[in-house]
Amino acid sequence: MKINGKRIMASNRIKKNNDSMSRSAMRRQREREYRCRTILSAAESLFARDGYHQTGMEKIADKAEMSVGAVYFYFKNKEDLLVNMIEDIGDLLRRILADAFERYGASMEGFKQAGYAFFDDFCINYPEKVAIVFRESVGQGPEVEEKRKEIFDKLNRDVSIALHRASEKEGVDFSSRYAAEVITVSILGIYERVAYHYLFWKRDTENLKQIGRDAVAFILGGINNLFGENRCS
Amino acid sequence: MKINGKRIMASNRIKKNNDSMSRSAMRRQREREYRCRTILSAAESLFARDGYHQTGMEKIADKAEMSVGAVYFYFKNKEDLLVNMIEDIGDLLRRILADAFERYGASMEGFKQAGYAFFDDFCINYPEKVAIVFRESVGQGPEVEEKRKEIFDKLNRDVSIALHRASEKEGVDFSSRYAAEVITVSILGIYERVAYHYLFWKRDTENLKQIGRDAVAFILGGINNLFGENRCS
Amino acid sequence: MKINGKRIMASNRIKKNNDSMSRSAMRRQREREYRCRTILSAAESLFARDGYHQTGMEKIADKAEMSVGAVYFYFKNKEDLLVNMIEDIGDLLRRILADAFERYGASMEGFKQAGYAFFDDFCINYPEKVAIVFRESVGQGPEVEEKRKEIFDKLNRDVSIALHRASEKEGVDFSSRYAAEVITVSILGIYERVAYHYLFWKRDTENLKQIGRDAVAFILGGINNLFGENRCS
Amino acid sequence: MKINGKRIMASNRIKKNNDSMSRSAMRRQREREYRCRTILSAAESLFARDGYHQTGMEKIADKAEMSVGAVYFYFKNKEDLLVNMIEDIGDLLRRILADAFERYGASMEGFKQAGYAFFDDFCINYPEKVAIVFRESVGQGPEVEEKRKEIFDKLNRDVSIALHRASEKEGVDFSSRYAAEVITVSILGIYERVAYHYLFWKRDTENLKQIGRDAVAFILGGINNLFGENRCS
DNA sequence: GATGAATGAGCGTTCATTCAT
DNA sequence: TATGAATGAACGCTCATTCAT
Repeated sequence: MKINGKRIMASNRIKKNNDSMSRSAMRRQREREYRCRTILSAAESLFARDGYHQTGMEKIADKAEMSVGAVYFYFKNKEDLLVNMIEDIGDLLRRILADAFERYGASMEGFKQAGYAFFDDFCINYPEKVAIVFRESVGQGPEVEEKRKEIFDKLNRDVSIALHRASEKEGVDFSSRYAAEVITVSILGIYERVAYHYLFWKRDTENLKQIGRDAVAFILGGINNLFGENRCS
Repeated sequence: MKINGKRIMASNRIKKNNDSMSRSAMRRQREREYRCRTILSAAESLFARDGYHQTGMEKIADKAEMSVGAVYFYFKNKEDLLVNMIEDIGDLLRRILADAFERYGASMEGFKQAGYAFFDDFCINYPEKVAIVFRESVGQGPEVEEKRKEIFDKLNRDVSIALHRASEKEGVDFSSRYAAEVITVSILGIYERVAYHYLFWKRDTENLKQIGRDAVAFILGGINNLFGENRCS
Repeated sequence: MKINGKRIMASNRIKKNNDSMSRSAMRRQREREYRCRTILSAAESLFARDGYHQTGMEKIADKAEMSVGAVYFYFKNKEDLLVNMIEDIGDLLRRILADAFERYGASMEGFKQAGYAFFDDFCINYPEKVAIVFRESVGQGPEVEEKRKEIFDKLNRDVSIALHRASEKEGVDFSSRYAAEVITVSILGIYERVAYHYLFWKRDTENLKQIGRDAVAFILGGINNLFGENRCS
Repeated sequence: MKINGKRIMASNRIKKNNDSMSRSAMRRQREREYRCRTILSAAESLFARDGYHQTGMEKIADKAEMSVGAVYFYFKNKEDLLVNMIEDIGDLLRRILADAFERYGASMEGFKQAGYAFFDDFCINYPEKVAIVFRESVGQGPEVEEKRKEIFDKLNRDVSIALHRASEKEGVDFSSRYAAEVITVSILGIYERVAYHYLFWKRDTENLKQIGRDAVAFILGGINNLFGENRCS
């Protein structure tokens, strides 16, 4: 996202200290953020519905009730829209997972709850965001792929840390050199594909809650198995 | 794929009975198949390297050492290229998995071996095909998505059947109404994301074998867990 | 200019040997050249009339009775159109000047005749080409400037050689280290500005012949003066 | 240039009589002029470096440390910027030439000195201004072309008058009906192209002084020749 | 069957200009 | 006066697809 010709990160949109700027500057700041969000929101729903390539910049501007130029004032190009979008979605998802995890004392139970939160909170409330991160942003040029990798890396790290914190309480650690990372990647893989499968292919939102329970049970089993292997050796 | 103006399925390319056609008809048939494969192969490596949208039909024709018109003679449009491609890849993958499974008497061991085969045979030997099914064909319009769904459905069914055959020998079945399908989807999700992560993001082909072992161990653990839940109830 | 995706020089358009290609290949070749010329001709008159920046590619395609895509098939972009145009014009001008010069035995008289030819043949018959080289191609990005420099360098070299050949007959040479080049550059500067002034600003085509005579007289005087300085030392 | 919504000529910027305005009005007047000059100066260096079309209004405002709106307050549009710029440059050049000419008693020697001044003072000290008048303002729409014509007309007139005044002392005049104007145009053509050639193409600033001497020698020779023709007839 | 030149709708992007604050 | 966010028409260019030869 560009502000005054310079690109700033999505997180920078939140003003640092509000006492260092005048009343009008603050209002302008607020309006800028509002318009950014409006554009991203318009783009998000269009990308999710019609696909990234099928959505023209004019359509986005129309939906956001702005001119094309305005969109380009806030984002340097179409790809930038997608990059910012998945960055925001990544942050949201991490927050949802972290909240659920912490709420249960960073335990194995918290880990389970985070899994439930993915399906119950994230997927059910934001199916469009699911479409963006898991469908529309796939295979879209280096910039987007780079950001995707970044997001997934962060998620992996989060999961990994959570797993360690939770497992420490159980007094176990991981056997294989790769086990921890593989678990982490596998878990996200399960979340991704299960969400994709039931949201986009079966369009079965009703049972997603139960499906999520099963998926999480599967995951916990897998983890235990690797723990078990460790314990036996 | 079109032959004589009519679209035929990839599997139809193989002639039914060779005694019903003349010597020259057979030669023509052989040449047709050869050109088809040449085109798909050219497109596959270009899609994998440069991306589906970054690859023009002219580039494909160039690489296949044909004219653009020739490509359109064999495939009705660019999307059709992708559809046929992922169909072939789907078939190949199913064959690889089935072979490994059957070789060990359709048992839980066979199930494990099929997992190993995914990483050792499929991913390592055909990284470009991995790029096509798991990256380039994602989010590309209804026709492709339809075919993707079809492929994944078949794979899910294969895995499901295998799982049942293998588990029958162990004398267990699945508790939850969704458990079986969720396992199936989860397994493929793990395969997909683990392959993607280590092939495209970490570019760690060397340790893929060990990674595959871990992933499969994780999967078996997950399965056992759901079995266990079942047994307990 | 591009043929078969590869850029070829304008001079390459002329087929090297006509016995190495089939009847139909020759016809295609002829048609290609014809379309190239049609496009350049359309673009030339539009650039000359409306200006390079005021002329869109669609207008050019319209005037050439082709689609925009066709124009882009023959020329890689708008700038390429201008580059090829001024290259052709440069060649034409050199031919006109050389013909006039040689016709009079490469003497001082031939030199004078070349000057007359610039005004009588080039300016009067091709005022649009004058507009292109001396007006529309000025200040238009590095590629065009590069080609302009190339053309003027060639013209300078031609004039220089002509001057030497003619002056050898008179038994003189140039005094200052820079004199020869300065003369050369000055002569072209005179031709350029005089043509520009009377063609575009005074729109006085009628008296251009007499004007040319005066300009050439001025040039010859300048040359003699530098010669004279030489002789005196 | 606009002041209070009305466009005034660059020369009008200089206040007529300072006793007719208050202290604060004078300060405002001074600031206005300062900002005008700042903008023109910023635009000049950007046009010269990046080209007229490659330079956006925002860049100019940035360089002048103002807002885009401020630029539009002082100049009615981008073209107006260029028009004022070349007008100022034209005035400067005329002043430089006139000063040199007068300093030597409006003689043939003064004429020569004016030529030297063009290269030594104008070209060497203001290469950016050379780029503007001789490169960036060429072929840029009717308003600019009109002003260019106006400037060159004035210069031609100056040269013409100077030539007459100088030649009267030598007791000669011009033969052909067009001779005087042709000489005038030719001289400026030589100055223009020689400056362009060595400043932008050969980037040879070091020898520009000597080059100027040669160019002027060439010019004087040309003049003498036309004089001579006159004398003989 | 094979060719490759031709099509043209559609796209992403720019940028001079305006105007509410 | 000064600001800078907003406008939107216009542009250059791409590329999947067609079709005469």
